[in-house]
Amino acid sequence: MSKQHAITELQLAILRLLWERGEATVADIWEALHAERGLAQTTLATILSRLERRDVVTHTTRARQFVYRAMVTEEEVQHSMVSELTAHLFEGDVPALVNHLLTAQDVTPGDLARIREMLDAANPSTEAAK
Amino acid sequence: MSKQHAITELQLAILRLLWERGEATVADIWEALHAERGLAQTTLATILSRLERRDVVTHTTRARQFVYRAMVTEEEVQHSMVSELTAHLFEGDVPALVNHLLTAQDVTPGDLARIREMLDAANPSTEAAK
DNA sequence: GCTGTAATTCTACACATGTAGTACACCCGA
DNA sequence: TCGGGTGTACTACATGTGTAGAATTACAGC
Repeated sequence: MSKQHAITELQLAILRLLWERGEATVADIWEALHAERGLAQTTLATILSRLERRDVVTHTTRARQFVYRAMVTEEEVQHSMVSELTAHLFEGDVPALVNHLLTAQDVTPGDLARIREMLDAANPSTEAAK
Repeated sequence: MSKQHAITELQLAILRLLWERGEATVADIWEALHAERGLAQTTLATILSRLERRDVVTHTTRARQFVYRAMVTEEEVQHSMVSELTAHLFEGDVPALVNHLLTAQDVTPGDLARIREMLDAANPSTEAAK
């Protein structure tokens, strides 16, 4: 069911690192984030242990350090967050979201072409249906 | 600049009512939401006044009651929330989000057709570029 | 065996949110 | 004029998050 929502921006930044690297220590994460955000290592350690309490990450101990790993995949998080957004902000209307993306967002022609390819790949049958 | 983000689900539900109706009293909102959520009127009043503090809504007084109106449009909120999601979850890659929507979400063939139309409308020049 | 060092854990605080009871203000009718 | 309603404001509390210092623990080297 995966009921661990509401992943915040900071938590997401940490998760992204874990997804990219497979695993990371608090020191690793601090290394990667402190230039941008200037957080103390203990701050990150706190966040990580709270995420662990929620089963979003786990850790093993190696050489006296905690090595964290994500327990949720990027796809799972994307899915749950996008679903939530679609449901709450667009009443579940996916095309409305896409429309919003195509018009209000900064989409380059290249993006449009890529999206078109995806569409064709997703459902070739409607390709020439116009 | 509009930096009042992080609009939560409850707040959004209230805003949706305001967007739909143009204006509403606490009683109106309670009427609409209490069956689903069972919230006290004072709860809603609290939320509304907090939203007002953040300039998300305003009110005028009419017949002894506060009549609330949204100060932000649905489009503004959609835009800021979608942008944020795109930035944090997809590193700003709009096509990646669209791809996610097309594959992981429940998209009907009808949705796909609608999306295709939007695409054509958004940028007819690439229409036959394949 | 001690001790220094590096890591984690504990504790703490401010702020936002959801939640709602209680207090207060004020208009209308008797 | 004196309630009684009705609606808002105030107060309160639990929980989650960001933030980080202080305390603790435990290995490693001497």
